[in-house]
Amino acid sequence: MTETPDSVTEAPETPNSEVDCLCPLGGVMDLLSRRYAMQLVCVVGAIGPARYGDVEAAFDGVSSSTLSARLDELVEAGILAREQYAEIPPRVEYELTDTGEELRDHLSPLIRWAEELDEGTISRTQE
Amino acid sequence: MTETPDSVTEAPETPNSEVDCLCPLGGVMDLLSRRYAMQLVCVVGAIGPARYGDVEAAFDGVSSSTLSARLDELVEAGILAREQYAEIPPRVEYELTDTGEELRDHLSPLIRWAEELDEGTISRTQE
DNA sequence: TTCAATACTTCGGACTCGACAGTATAAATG
DNA sequence: CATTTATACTGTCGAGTCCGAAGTATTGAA
Repeated sequence: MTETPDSVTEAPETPNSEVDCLCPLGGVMDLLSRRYAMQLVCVVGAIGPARYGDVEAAFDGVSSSTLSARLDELVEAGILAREQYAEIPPRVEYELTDTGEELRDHLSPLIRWAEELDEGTISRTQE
Repeated sequence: MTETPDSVTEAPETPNSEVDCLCPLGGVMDLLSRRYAMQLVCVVGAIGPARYGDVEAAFDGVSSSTLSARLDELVEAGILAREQYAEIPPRVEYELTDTGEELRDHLSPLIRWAEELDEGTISRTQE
């Protein structure tokens, strides 16, 4: 299985009965566990309707192939909406769906916390 | 660069000045973007002091090499604490550090939201 | 005619992951 | 005494994923 989220229909069926509130293995969490996925939701949410080039520039260092793949997956999952305009040169805009907005609301506190933690961590080679 | 979080010292230096609250690319978010990382924080938090075997059983399908790597990274990042007892057979217990607890607090709403979303998504093969 | 602009693909190689077998130790079992 | 059992991993190899760079398509501008 190549994990392309064509259909998000992988019920984990409670892998173990000892723990109840562990995270689902298939589905949205798997999507979000891929590189730049969470950041992408943040960026698109922050920019508003964001063009592909804007997103690429915001990241500064992501390969276009990976970015493209991530974008597709997020659209497929119903988190991002893609609107393409019939112009030359082409124009495509991404923005959060309602579901995407919800996700961003849940993601924001995590992001802010991570930023603060990273700032405080100067060098941690020694324990 | 192989991204091993030996030292979390990759300052992104504000990749783009147009967006301010986008997510950091290096650091904790990168660690959490790896497979099972977020789930691992949840599981260890739920079980309490968790032995390696408990964690492995809770996931039901993770390879031991990957699980081991993730565990090491999380320990290295100061999110998990590892305690090893000099017994035979060996016993090792993992639990969340204070930082790890904070992370779990920020992760929980996301997880719950994801679970609900996955439940509602029956089949989405058609757009 | 060539260049510019945009939103991606395609490609080869590097990196990461999964499955499975193996390691070390000592107590319990036969 | 030899074998099994239990735990927490590590090693290996093939498959899957990600990266950087170059290429594609289109049409107006120079």
